Amino acid sequence: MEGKTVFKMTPQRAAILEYLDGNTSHPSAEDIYSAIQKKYPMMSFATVYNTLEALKAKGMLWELNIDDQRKRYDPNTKLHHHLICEKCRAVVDIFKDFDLTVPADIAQGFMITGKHVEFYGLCPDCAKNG
Amino acid sequence: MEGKTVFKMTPQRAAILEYLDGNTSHPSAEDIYSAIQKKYPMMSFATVYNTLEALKAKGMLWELNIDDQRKRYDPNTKLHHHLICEKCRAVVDIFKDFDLTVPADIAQGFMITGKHVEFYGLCPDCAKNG
DNA sequence: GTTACTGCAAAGCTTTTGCATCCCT
DNA sequence: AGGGATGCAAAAGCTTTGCAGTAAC
Repeated sequence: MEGKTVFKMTPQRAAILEYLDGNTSHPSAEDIYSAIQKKYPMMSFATVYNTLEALKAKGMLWELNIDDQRKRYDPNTKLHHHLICEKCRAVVDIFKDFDLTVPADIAQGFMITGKHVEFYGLCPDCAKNG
Repeated sequence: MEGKTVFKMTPQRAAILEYLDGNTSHPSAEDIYSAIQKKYPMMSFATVYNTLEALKAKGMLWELNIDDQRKRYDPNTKLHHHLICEKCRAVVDIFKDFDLTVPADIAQGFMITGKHVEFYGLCPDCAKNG
């Protein structure tokens, strides 16, 4: 009656899914749009955002707030963390389950559902060139 | 000769600093602007952003990417982490130094300069009411 | 006296939305 | 057939910028 809706597969969505599958570049909506537009010129931003929203709602996609400028998307929804280059904004996955707990006095009454570790630094290229 | 510029104190900046001092609400630029405008109607957004930028450059302020919608600012620049309510976006500080290291194979050549842990969940109020 | 800061308004970007049409299922 | 999805374009937010005037040092 409510909440659940069907996810209709369309050529546009298939293209987005194909682009995201196994993609570890943590693309922005713009990245996704322009990558797909090369192959499928008939593709609008509204569709990209619509699809990302639908995938997010189904838990098939993470929306990352690791970039100052724009949202980035991660098709890998297995628990993992990130290492971010502060210069070029490259993002590297870290698959390691850090054992972290919130101090009890702070956790009081808070229902904790997730965690995410961000490491910042300079990637090899940026460390070398700047 | 380059880079370093003076930080001129102005009434507007004093008001912003006063508002931020000891503030743990992790306000957005809008929050800061409207709070200060009550006392000092002559205050523009440009000045808020200008001042935040200057403080950030001096390392007196953190810009946080913990909110989907807008940047949040934290006047406490001692290493700490955050617990974020996914519903009302409240942010609680966690002063604990988690001992975290990036797996060696990933850290290769990366110059790591910082880390930040985010815990997600529902704050007591939101857990209760919805 | 310099140099930086201020306010205003316009512009820039990213993201969202309204709507008529289209097409999966 | 019907409920989603699409494309387009406009709008909405947040943040940045240009500029002339002003004030801190």
